[in-house]
Amino acid sequence: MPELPEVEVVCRGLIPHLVSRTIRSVQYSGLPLRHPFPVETAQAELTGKTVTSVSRRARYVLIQVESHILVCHLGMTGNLGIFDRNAAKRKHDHIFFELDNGIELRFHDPRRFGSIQLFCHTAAEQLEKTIFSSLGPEPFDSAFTAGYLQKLARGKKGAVKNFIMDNRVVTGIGNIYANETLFLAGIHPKKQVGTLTSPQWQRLHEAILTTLHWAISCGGSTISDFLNASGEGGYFQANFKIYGKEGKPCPLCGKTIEKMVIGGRSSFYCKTCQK
DNA sequence: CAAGTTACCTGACGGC
DNA sequence: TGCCGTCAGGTAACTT
Repeated sequence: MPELPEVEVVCRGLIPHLVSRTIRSVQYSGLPLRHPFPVETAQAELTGKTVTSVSRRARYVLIQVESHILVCHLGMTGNLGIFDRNAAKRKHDHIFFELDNGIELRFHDPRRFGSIQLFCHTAAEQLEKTIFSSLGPEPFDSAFTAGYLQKLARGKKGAVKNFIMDNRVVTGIGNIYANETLFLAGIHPKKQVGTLTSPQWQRLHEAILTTLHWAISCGGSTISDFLNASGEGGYFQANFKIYGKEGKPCPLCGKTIEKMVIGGRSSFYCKTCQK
């Protein structure tokens, strides 16, 4: 479900509900997630503690609770939502953080590809050395430039689409936004990444920033199940130009949009507008 | 080392 | 009505 815009939207939505609130209790369904959730440690370390900040790194939501930090990943279908503590528990609700004002942060994830891990904030470097160690720059970081991409791509033979979806190259671009940015930049998704020209890297870099900012401002994309922290969908999907549009006319030239599988993922493109 | 494939899981959907 | 195959926004451990 969540690429960078969706995670950013969730994160911004959580801030006013969580920051400065104290955790009263922690509960866990016990069903396995992508990584084990250390429920007993969480209960011992977080109960009675106050949330100090909520932020995002790559596709992780980081909830800092005094000396500890919850590292949340939404996987494909994960959701971090704010509920009244008396609201009925739903199937696939897995982790519950009861707060001091009667509301509850709930982690809901049907496919259980997501996870919540707990780190000691005083060992923040441990976080950098483990789960963040292989992450490339954030798209909005000044280190992320067209030149950076071109240099990193030199000599590589894979498809440009796989390259920009690689978290070691740049974080947060998944299948939807890879499709959309390549269309906006006029670049074929299967083009060998080492062969892009400087102008193409400039266009692609700009397309990535434009698309991600626009999607965030639309509250993300809701295809089937993405919801923000307040349970509302996004509407960037109304602005999709290429993703999921197989058989429809290209919005630029009118030719039929095609679909192919690249790296196991559905890829949509206009063979006239993307070279 | 780079690039391609598979597994992890549930649910929705189309075809029969 | 239900059974089956296919597909879905991500990631990492495999294999080639």
